[in-house]
Amino acid sequence: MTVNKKAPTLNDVAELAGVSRATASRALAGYGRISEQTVEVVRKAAQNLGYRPNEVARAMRAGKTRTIGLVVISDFTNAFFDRATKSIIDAAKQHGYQTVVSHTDENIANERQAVQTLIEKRVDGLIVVPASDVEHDHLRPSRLGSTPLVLIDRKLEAVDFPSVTTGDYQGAIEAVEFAHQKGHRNMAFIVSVPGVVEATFERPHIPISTVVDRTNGFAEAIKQLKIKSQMLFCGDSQSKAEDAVSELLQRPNRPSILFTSNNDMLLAVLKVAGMLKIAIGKDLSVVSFDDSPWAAAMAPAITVISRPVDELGRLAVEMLLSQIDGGKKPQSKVLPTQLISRDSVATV
Amino acid sequence: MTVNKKAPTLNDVAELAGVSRATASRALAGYGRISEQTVEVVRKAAQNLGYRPNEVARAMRAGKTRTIGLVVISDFTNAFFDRATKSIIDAAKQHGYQTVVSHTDENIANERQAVQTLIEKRVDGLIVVPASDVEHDHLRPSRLGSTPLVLIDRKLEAVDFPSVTTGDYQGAIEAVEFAHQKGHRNMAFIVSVPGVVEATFERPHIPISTVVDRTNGFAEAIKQLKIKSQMLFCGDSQSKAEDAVSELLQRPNRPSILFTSNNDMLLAVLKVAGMLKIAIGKDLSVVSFDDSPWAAAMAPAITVISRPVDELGRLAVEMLLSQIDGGKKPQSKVLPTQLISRDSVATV
DNA sequence: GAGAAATGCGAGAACGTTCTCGCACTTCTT
DNA sequence: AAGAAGTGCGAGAACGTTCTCGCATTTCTC
Repeated sequence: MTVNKKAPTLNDVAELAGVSRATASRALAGYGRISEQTVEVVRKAAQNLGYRPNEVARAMRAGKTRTIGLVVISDFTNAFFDRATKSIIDAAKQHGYQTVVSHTDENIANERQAVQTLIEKRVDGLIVVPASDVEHDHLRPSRLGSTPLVLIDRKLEAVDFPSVTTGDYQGAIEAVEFAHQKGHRNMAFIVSVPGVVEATFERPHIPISTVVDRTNGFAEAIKQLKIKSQMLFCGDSQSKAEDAVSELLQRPNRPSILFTSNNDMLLAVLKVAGMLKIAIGKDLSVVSFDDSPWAAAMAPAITVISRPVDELGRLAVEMLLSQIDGGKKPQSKVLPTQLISRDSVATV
Repeated sequence: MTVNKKAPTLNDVAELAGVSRATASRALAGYGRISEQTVEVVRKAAQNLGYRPNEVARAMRAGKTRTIGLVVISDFTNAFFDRATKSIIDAAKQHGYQTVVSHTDENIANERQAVQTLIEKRVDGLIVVPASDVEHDHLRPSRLGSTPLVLIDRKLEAVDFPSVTTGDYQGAIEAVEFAHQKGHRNMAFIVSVPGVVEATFERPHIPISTVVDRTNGFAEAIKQLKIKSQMLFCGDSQSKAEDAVSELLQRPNRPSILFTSNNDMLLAVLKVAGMLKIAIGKDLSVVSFDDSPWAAAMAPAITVISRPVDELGRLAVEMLLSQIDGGKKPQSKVLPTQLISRDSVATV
């Protein structure tokens, strides 16, 4: 058995079936006027040749690639975006769309290039997790042409795109109130902020709306409850974050509970607590944004502010497809977070 | 500012620049004989129109899409494949290729359909994590045409594709020997096998070469050392796995150490141990296949058999591209595992 | 039984590139 | 000064589809 170097085309099928290209196309795609017999003959011919339609040619002719582009960050520790990626790919497939994925690593230059490449590839739409709310010239309509775009996880005030986000402001408030009810009166929020180099208690510019919401919610709840609190802003270096947390935990009047803005920071806290022999759920309480299977299975299991990641991905795809098909711009959507109480918060 | 409904084409650029399409193409792509002046004029015209080359048309003409397809499983708990996915996407991008991702969820019908769709999309090559070593008719050369394919993580004996895998047989042996040196004489291996429904000590058919290697390595090492051991085969249900592990751990003569074949099983063990108040690293030792950030950060940190996932992905891309460009079939490669000793193995 | 309507199909254009020719014009060679 | 060599560019084909016409031929209608 020899492997054909050239894939058979519709012309080959038509020739073998003894009909024209147009007829072969009609027979296989099942449109227009055509007799049952011819359909059968053509189908057989296609079968014999092992014909597979060429989607590239089809896309060119139709002006639609049935492909969407996803521009996202992928963080080894934080499963949130991998999970979102999966739900987007699967939801898109459900609707007959394939997904091309590009990673930015929170880097605006990568994001710019990814968007550019995907537009050249003529994807029918884009789903983007924007790396920064200050640089987004590559997301101007003139750059995108008519390619619709949906933002997820983070919104951008300056540009008018539909987005799917989560209610992190409210989520942070609920978490603080929950801790307050448990008797905690000295809290700290360990916040991960891309771009920050040295960990600091001074609030830096935060380029991500999600993190802004979380810190604002935290601050607001603290203000209402009139209790002691701190915010520690950590950067991209995990080890520096650990050092800063370690220093914080060794202070005389250390917080009784730590909130962490993502799973990276949670792991930093767990690691440091382990080294300092501080027992989580007893000597120190922890609540983290974003759930994960290991947070649930650990002993003690970690209390989390869970976000509906599957629904977020699914909704983003639906909003994008509605723009692709209908052309109308859908409403942005905010999904509620959910506090899942487990064993990492002690009653004091 | 109005948004152009139609993206400008090379023809529009040529017209504005007052040259022919051919000349415009030469100017922008930078090939053939062309004057500096013309290049400048054309470039300006393209700039003014906001021209973006149409990759679909280019792909059609060239017969190359500069796109590869990835058919993979994505498991929420087990970060291994998400990590591999990231390294593949990034390595492909490095070489100027985009990646279309499709998830199979270990389901052979999904795999079949994904391969089919990707071939119709005319990807230049495929990287596949095969769901089963018994069903792979969709991977016959006649189905694939001339599309090269590289297998990762799992090899398939019956078909002749280059693969990148890890030395899990040896990895399992090393882990058992390590445990033996630590004094363990009663071991069990908790193995996850897709398709199994009820957890069982009877060895089922295992459709995944990786898992076969691990169990064979475990069995071989046990045989050499002449010690007591069991293998517990769990299926897709996490809760049934937990029940079975729970039952095993409550037996009178329970194992002093548990090996787990992936992170799902590790979490099952951790959860059950937590419920039974069995202290990991003291009352019970654990070693798992595949490293993860949380396994390293937990207290106690988990000893793992780590596999070089980034290198695996990178190599797979390189092997695929060498086939796409050169046409020659590369040698399969087996990457070594590495035992990372942490705190979850007690000395007895 | 003759015009009208319906049916089945082929010819050819179109999508936006790239690339091969070949033509006209310039510059070199002796 | 006349042929050779070189330069810049345009015409047109090709990639593999889909889709619009229009032309025969058949079937319907009264």
